[in-house]
Amino acid sequence: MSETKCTDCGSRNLSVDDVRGEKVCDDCGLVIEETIADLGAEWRVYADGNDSGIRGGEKLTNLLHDKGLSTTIDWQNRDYSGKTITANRSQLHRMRKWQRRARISNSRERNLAVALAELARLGSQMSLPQSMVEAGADIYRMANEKRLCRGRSIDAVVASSIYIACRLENMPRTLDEVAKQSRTGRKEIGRTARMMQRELKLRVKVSNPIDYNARFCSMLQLPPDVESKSQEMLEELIENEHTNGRGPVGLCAAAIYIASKLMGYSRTQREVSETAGITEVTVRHRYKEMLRLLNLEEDFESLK
DNA sequence: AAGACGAAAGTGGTTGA
DNA sequence: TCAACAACTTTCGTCTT
Repeated sequence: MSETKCTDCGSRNLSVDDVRGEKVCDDCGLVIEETIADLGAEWRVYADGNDSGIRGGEKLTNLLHDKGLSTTIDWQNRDYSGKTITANRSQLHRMRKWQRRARISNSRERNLAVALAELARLGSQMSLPQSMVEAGADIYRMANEKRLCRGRSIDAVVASSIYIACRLENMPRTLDEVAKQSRTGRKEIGRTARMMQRELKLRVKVSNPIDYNARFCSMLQLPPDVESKSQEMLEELIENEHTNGRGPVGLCAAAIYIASKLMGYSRTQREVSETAGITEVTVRHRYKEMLRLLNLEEDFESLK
């Protein structure tokens, strides 16, 4: 496993790149070992500059309502070394009780605990990356701070947090996709999300149609050349500012519809509109318009 | 029969007076 | 705050392949 000589040129001048996790030969550049463990200290860098190399504890997470920082008192009456604690039982019982109360202390904390569970559920149902769920948790926390949950269902605020997080991270999901996994409806999520953006002063840009392209193409089982063709068309439209005021989902759907025909993997308006979560009528409007703007009418006609 | 088409009426959000 | 407006949806009858 751990070589001391380069297997190619035999040189003993090997060095380890901690960041990339590779052992590399200095003379010929051959990578001898990949994905080796980082043997350096586990640093947690503190804002006050205390990076003295203390081994870090558990990674901080936003997904537990106290960010995973609290301690629990175990039910077994033992101390850290396993010895039985001699203090009387009722005293321990009291300690546990207060510990619990301190942890989930007030209604807001309790609300957070429920919300984060729902957030995790939604995240996994939608198979979102962990980072996205964490981002959603951040947004939910901000909303909770500002008491925006008042008079709204937790589910709606959670779903909106996810929706906004996806947009901010440039991996937009449609309202329908979120609503499908949530217990609330599309309208409610849309309304709540808009309110949250306003109240939290989040600058959420109109999503870029291209961000939907890869996902829709794969949902429609279209090959890469259709995907790149569609992307190409979208880029040109954006370049010429023909996308202003148009729904990004509709634009993307239309581009895919055209690309699928041009490249010989024809999909129907129905199939495309369904995966994009819009109506056929909108696909029709957009794609007609798009053919005109890109001067593709003849190309498209000649397919028949 | 399936797919494409487009008219007409309705919805919800934005904008500007 | 309200009306005008643009995008989008729903519904439905018709045409094309």
